Amino acid sequence: MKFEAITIKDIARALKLSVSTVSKALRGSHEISEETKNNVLAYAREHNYKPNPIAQSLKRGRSKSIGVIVCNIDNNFFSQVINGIESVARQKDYNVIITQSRESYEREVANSEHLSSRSVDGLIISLSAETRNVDHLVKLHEKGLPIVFFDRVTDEIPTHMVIADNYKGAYEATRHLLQQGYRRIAHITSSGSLSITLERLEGYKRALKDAGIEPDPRYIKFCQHGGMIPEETCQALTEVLALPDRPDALFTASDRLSTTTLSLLRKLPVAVPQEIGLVGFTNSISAEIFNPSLTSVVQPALEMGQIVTDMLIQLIESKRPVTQFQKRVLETELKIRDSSRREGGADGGN
Amino acid sequence: MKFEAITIKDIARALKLSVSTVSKALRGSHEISEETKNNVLAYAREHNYKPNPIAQSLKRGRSKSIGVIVCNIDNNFFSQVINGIESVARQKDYNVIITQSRESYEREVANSEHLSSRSVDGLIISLSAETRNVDHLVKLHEKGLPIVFFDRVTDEIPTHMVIADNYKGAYEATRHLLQQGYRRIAHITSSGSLSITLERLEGYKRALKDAGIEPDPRYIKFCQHGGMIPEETCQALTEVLALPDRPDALFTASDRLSTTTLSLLRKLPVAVPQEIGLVGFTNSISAEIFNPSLTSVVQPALEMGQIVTDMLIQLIESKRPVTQFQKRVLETELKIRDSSRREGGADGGN
DNA sequence: TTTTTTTACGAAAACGTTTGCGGCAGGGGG
DNA sequence: CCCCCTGCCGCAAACGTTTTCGTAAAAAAA
Repeated sequence: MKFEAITIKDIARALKLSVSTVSKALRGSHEISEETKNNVLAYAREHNYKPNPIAQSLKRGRSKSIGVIVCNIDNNFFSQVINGIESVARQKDYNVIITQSRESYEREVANSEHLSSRSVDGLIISLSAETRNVDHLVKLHEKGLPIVFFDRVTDEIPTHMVIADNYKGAYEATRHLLQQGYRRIAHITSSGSLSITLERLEGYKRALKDAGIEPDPRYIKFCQHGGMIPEETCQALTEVLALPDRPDALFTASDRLSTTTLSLLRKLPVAVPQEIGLVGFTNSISAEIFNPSLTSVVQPALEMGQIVTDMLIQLIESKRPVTQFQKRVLETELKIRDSSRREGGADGGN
Repeated sequence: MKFEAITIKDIARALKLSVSTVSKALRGSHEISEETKNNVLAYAREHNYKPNPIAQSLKRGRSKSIGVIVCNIDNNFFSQVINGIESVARQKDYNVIITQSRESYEREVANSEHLSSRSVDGLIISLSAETRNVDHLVKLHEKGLPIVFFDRVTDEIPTHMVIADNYKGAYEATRHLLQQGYRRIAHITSSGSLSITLERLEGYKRALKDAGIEPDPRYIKFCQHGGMIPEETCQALTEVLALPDRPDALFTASDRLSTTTLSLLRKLPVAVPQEIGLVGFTNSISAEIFNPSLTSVVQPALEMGQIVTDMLIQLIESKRPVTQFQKRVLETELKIRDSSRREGGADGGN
């Protein structure tokens, strides 16, 4: 099967012009007479001429496409970010190629190399939970491939990045739990090698200290695979619940971790928020119909995608090497719902 | 900023060979001596040569990429399908370009044209709720672009397609509600122009008839925008609840419709499943932590994506025109949870 | 009129590949 | 000794564009 399209050559032949003339006419060059231009344009429109983007890419050395690597697409946070990326990219006529690392370092490396060899003009990436080493990205970056980061970032590559104010978000989440009267607040989080993990951990610790509570390392559980493996989350939860001083609240640091934890708590069963209060990081639009509805730190995911894409395109289209890099920090929002309402009971129904 | 890669020319120059020799050596041609081949391969590996896919595309007339149009990426059903698409595509070395119609006919048309002009080798599409006319796709298909459908399909284009057994899924869902003792079962569904809507509607009606109940058109509400506009769902729900014979159960026909409905019912509030039973179509992995946990028809989304991609690639790579088309129908699974358990009360906690 | 400038277009190279074909060796058969 | 075949390689065209440069003819200036 072949998909045949009309080319500049066809137009040239039909109008008895040269290819170069047609090309120039199509691009509105001043060195072509109005009459010829009109003829060409009319013929092109009539026959629905579309320039072959592959030929253009080859010629220009740019593909007008950008690669995206996220850990998972079926996660509201990332799909919302992608919505943002797509909207800006489309508007500036870039294609978006999406790949998933699934929190695997190996897949992240493979994807980044594959994308660069597919000649994307730039890369938007949020690191995988397994990633401890960004040499694969450094190498591409040094070869001249523009790269920008969002959410899970690294300082090892000098470039633009966008993150949420994870420190503040975590601080507010923890403080909220404290204000509700919870005291033994455990923290279930992602891999310790992730920037977001450290920032959220700091916010959590600071809030505890500000309330006169010394953070207890036994209350802090890392999940190396960021929740991709349910068993891991299950084990972390089991361990923390088995502690002599069983926590009376949990602060979970990522989307999947939060939903998995809630699910596990229900199965045990542990009453939320009575026995244990819960606050998560999540952008799930369904958080309010969870049982109980989930108090959560929500990130401006769409905006994050838009900003990071703007940054990348700026890098791509910049004439001269960019040396000033910005790190945008976006505000989060704490949505207070039932899972952390101690005196609550406002839970509708049954 | 430029991203410079090594080319065949560079290898040729370094090894004092011609480009054609290098090219043939790289592809293992028999007309090149073993020695030369080894030299070239060694040099290529050493300098990390990667063929420029854009040049290859131009030469071969194929881009090794496939376009996908879904209504929404932040919807577990579609993101799971995309997971399936991506896994097969990657394995066969195709790129995937994802676009969203957001249930808009206009965006669907624009996206399909944009993708074809970006010279994808084929198209995977699930129609938007607004789409009543598929001329834009017929046109592309007639020009030779391979197209396959999943989920929301059309008979107007002779090609492969994959769907779930919507009729049976809806039948079982409705029968389940009947078995639970519900009698006045309303149906909130998508646009009537969608294949899935009609099939699910038929299953719903048949189940009612088999139970000796005549379907009541007032109990059937269509949402033209497929739930993209919350107000629309809200109005449908309000109308159906205001009926003199208020329904005692709801069967919602799509992912977003189901979550929105559950959310609205909780706000009113209406007790689920006591006052009103609810069964939805959804692939949300969080359905079991909804309040109440949501009984749902779940589709084999991942498998659907894999199969449809296999079909497309088969079409793309087929030497001779394909004339035999298949329509795969996949089984759904009814996950029974609390939202439809009449004598239930097994709802954890509070 | 001659010279210069302007206008309008064409020729050709280039982007990185692939591929049909032609050619030059050397070896074997006649 | 000649011819042909085979093995190995290079030339050149092609994919569809863009862009530089050259060059006619027409218009303006001399």
